[in-house]
Amino acid sequence: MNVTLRQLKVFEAVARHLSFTRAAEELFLTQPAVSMQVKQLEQHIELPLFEQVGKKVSLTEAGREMQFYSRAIMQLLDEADDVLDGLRGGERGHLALAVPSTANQMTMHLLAAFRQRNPTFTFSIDITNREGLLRRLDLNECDLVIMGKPPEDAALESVVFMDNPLVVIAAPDHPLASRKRIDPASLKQETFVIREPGSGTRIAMERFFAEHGWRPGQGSGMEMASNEAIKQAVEAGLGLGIVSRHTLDVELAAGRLAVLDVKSFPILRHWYMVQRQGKRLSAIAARFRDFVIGEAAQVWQIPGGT
Amino acid sequence: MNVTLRQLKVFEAVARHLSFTRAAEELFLTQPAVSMQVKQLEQHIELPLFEQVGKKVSLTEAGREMQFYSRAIMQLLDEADDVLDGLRGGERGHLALAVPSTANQMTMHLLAAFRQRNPTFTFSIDITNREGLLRRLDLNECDLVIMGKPPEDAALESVVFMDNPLVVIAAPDHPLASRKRIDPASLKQETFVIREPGSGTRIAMERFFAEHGWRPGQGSGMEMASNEAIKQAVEAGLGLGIVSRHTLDVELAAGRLAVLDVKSFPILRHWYMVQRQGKRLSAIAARFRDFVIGEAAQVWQIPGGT
DNA sequence: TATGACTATAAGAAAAATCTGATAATATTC
DNA sequence: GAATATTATCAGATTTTTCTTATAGTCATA
Repeated sequence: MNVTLRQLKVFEAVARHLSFTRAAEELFLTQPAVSMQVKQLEQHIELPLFEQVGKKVSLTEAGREMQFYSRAIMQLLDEADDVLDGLRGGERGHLALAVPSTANQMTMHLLAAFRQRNPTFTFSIDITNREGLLRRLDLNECDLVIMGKPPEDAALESVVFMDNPLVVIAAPDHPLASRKRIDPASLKQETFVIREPGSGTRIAMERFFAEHGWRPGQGSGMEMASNEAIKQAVEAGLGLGIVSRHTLDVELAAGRLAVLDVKSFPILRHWYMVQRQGKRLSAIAARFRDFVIGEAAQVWQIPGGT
Repeated sequence: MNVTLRQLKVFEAVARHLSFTRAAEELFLTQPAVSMQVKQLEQHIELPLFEQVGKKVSLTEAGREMQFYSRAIMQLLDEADDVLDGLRGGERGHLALAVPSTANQMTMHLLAAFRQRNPTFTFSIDITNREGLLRRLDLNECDLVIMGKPPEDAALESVVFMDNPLVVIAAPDHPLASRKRIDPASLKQETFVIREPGSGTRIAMERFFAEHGWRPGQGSGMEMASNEAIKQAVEAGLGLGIVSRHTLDVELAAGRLAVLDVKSFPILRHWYMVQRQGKRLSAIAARFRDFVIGEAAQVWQIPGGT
């Protein structure tokens, strides 16, 4: 079938008016132009579409079928246009995010706030660790990623949008919990529950302790693949932990964990909004990015602060 | 939207292959011609359709939407073509059937008889299990489906056109083969070779035995994905089987299988002619449907009967 | 870094689609 | 039968579409 959309459009007008002349008027064409389009359509499908009874035009069986399909197709085109309109303007569309579990809670708040202004967009969130995030970016499997400072060598664009303080936590009944201004050196004796290699928190922690000349957790064997697991281990008294202050709201309020007052803590890190270099963001993704960069601080008050 | 069908067609090929070069090969075009069509489409809708990540091409969100609509439109055009085919030649046209393997033989006989009256039509048959049939219907990938009772909740139109008796089979030298009026309860001891979950025969069998308060084959571990496999397993003496009587002609004639005379067997099920609700059948499909509903019983004498 | 695989772009030729104006044909209506 | 309204047909001009060839750019990898 080598029909043209033009042919269908003109045919549909004729079928609706049951008049070539009316159709021509509607389409701002001369009548022969309309006749021609219909004739071509008839030649393509090898069937007559109209019958003439005296002065009146009526549809043949084939014409009625064709009318049905013409309308269905034009309806689809209209619908497509609507959907694309939405995508263009950024009211609609899908946002594919990837975030580390540590940033989960914050991200949810950001999304909730963003949703109030853009109620119709949809999103998917991939929660994984730092390694996973970098792979997603590399494979172009998501629009935007929230993470700690991205590696310099990767082809990425990134912007800081919020502080991310790391603190030392302990069970509330831990001897150090009541001490003030603890010297970092005195943590050397303590056991640490740590994140798996590849996690951003783990990397930051190692860097910090390397600066103080020792390696915590080495040999403790207590590696956990999630932030929640760390907190539960610490709560159970298995040792100390280092986590983002952002993830502690509930536990602190419930008195199930304590933040230690260690000197030169919190380690101040930052959250970055990251995308592939040269990535063409969809309208909705660009909007979310700008929203977060511009207004994240208002939306999500860093709980507790320093 | 001033898109062209040509643009949609070319775009769809690229989206399918995720490669401009492959699409060009498929369409017997040079690669620049393909690039150009896609570019024009992108200009019309004012949105990028593809993204390039290194050497690889992937769809943007807009691309995915467009793919959906392109396919929908082309499907409509194909359907229109089918319908018009019917009006044109009367007997020309293509019939796309899907049947379960169990109904294969019967279907072939029906098609052969139908062909005598409509010698010029062409057909394709997809043989799959019940699940597959329902998916075909859902995706509108075929005109008509022959199957057991379709689920009530699906948007389908169906008509019974023939009985489908299920019988218990055994190897001819099986102790039960010579017994008369076997009590169903005594089958409890027997091992059954059964169809995979998702098969209509399996479902019917489970329902029947559930009514008798037990579950055959549980633990036998002998699940087969085809009717032929069942028959061969039974013939080899691996156990009893339950199959449609329609599929047993050859084996019974050759004395390689025996139908057991179990009380309240055969389980009487039915074959249905099924189509999507609201599906516009091509002339040839409508004719085949009416032919089967009206005259199937004469054409295909249920072999053996009860 | 050279090569191969892939896509983008540009220029020009060929094909087709589209439209108009003039005119013919047909059927109603007065 | 004349006037009117409507569609069909034709020739020719214009525009648009479509495609190819040639060439350049980009990335991955050997």
